[in-house]
Amino acid sequence: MEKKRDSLYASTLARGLQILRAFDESHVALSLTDLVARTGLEKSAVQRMAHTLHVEGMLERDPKSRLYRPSHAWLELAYAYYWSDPVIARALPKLIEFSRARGETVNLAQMSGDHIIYSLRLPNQRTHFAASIVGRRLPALNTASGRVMLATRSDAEIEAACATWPLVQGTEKTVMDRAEIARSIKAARTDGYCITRDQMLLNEISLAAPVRGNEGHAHGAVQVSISGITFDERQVLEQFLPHVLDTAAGILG
Amino acid sequence: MEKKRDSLYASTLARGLQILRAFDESHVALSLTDLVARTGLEKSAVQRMAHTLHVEGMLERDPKSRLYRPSHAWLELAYAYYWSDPVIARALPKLIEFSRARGETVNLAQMSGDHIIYSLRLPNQRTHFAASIVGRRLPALNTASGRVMLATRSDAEIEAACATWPLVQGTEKTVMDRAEIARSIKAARTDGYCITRDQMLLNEISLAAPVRGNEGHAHGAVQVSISGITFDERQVLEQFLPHVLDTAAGILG
DNA sequence: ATGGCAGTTATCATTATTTGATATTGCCGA
DNA sequence: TCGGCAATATCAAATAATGATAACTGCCAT
Repeated sequence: MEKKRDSLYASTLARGLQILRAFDESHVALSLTDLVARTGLEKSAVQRMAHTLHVEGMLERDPKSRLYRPSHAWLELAYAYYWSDPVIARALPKLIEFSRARGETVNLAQMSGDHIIYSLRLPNQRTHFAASIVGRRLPALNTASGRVMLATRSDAEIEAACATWPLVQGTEKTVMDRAEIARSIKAARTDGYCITRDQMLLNEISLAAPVRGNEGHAHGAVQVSISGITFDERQVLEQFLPHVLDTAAGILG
Repeated sequence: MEKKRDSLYASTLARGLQILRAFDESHVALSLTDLVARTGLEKSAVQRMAHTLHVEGMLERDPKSRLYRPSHAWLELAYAYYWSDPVIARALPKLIEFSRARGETVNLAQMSGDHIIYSLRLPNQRTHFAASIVGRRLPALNTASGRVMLATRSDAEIEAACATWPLVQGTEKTVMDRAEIARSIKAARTDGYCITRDQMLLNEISLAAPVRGNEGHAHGAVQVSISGITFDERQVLEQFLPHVLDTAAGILG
C-alpha cells in the first residue's frame, strides 16, 4: 500500500508475509475473511496470496472448513534458523547437560529488538504450553533474561531501553516501574545474573545469566524457571546460581 | 520458473519463498550471488526479494560481509505452528513426563508427505546437532516413526508408498530394499510398534509407536532414540516398549 | 426439504509493479 | 595502488498484480 518510496521493495512479497504473520497463538486457523480482517488487505489480494502460499506448501488447508493453517514448512524454517545461528550449536549441549543434571526447565533466550525470544527450551515439568515451546517473545524489560543481557550493553543503551522499550503486565505483580527496572539492570551488571519472581507467571522464579562473547556483550542468556512454591529466591540462588553461571559461561568461553 | 497457468498464483510471492528455502543446514548465510546460484532467479529479482525480506524482518544481514541469514522471525513462525497443531498441545506434556521418567531422548514425529518431520524433541543426551532440533525431515520409509505411522493406513497406500517414496542411505546399514521395508511395515501393523537399528545413525536404536486418533490412523509417532552400545534391541523392547506405547496411546486417547 | 446468505471462487479491464538489462558504486585482495 | 568481483542503483518495457464485481457453494435456520 503506502509503505515506502523504495524501488526495491516488492509489495506482493510483503503482502504474502502479512498472511503468514496473521497466525499466532490465538489465531491458529483462519478463513479468507478472517485473513482479510486481520491483515487489512483486499479480499482479492488475500485470495491470491493464500492460494499461492498453499500451492507452495506454506499453508495447509482443511477442505471441509476451508480454513488455512500453518504447515510443517514453518518448522523447517526453524530448522534452518537453528543451523544458521552459531550460538545455538554451542548452547544446546550445555543446556542438555544442565537439564539432565538438575532436572529443571532450562532455556536459551536471545535479544530480538526490544523483546527476548526463547530459542531453545528443555522443559522438565508440565507447565503452561506457552512456557514450553520455542519462539515465544516477551518484552525484554519484563524478563530476567532481557535484563541480564541488557546489562552487558552501554549505559546509554540501557537508559534508552528503560525509557522507551515496551512493558507488558504479565501478572498483577509485574513490575511496571521503569526506574525500578533500571535498578534491576544495574544490579544485574554487577552481580552477573538477574532473578525475578511472579513477572510473567505467578509463583514462577526466573534466574538468568548472560552468554558473553569475547567482546563482552551478551549473545544470549541461560535461564531457568523454578517453582516459587517449592523454593524461595534465596534457595534458588544457593542451589542453582553457580550451575547457571557455569553453563552460561561455558557456551562461548 | 513458469509454473502454472494459474491466474491466482502470485509469482512474486513464490520467488520470495524460494529465497527463504535457499537456507538449510549447509547454507546458513548467503550472499546475493549465492542466492542467485541457489534459486536460479535473476540477479535483480534476488536483490529485490532479499531486500524486501530484510525490510520485513525475515532476513538478518551482516553489514560487514553482506551475507543474509535467517532471522528470529523464523522461530516465531514455529511458535505459531505449535499453537495451530492440536496434536502438539496434547503430546507435549506426555513427552515431558516420559523424558523425566526415563531420562532418554524422546521425540514426536509427524507425517509430512513422504517424509517424517520431528515436531517435538526432548533431548536427554548429547548427540548430533541434527538429532536434537525440531524441523528435521527424514524419508518416512527409512524411519521407525514413518513405518509405524504408515502401518495405520490402508494396504493400497502402504503398497504405493513402498513402491514410490524416496529412500536415503543414512548409514552403510540403512535398509534400501523396498520389499524388506514393506515387511517391516506389515509387522508394525500387527505389533503396534516399530524398531530399527543403525538406519540414520550408527549404533542408534529407534523405537516408535503410533499416536492414533479416533478413526485409527496415525496423527504422529512417539519415538525414542536409544544407544545401541549400551542396549540391544531385545533390551530396548523390554525396558521401553510398554512406556512408549502408553505414552503414545495417552496422547489422543 | 428449501431458501437465503455469508463466504468462497472465478473473471477481467486497468494500470501499477515487477522485470531484467545495464550502469554505477563500493569493497577486498594482490 | 590498482584490478576485478560483487553489491547497489536506475529505468523503459510489459508483464503480472490489482480490486471491483459476478458467479458459485455449502451451510444454517426455518
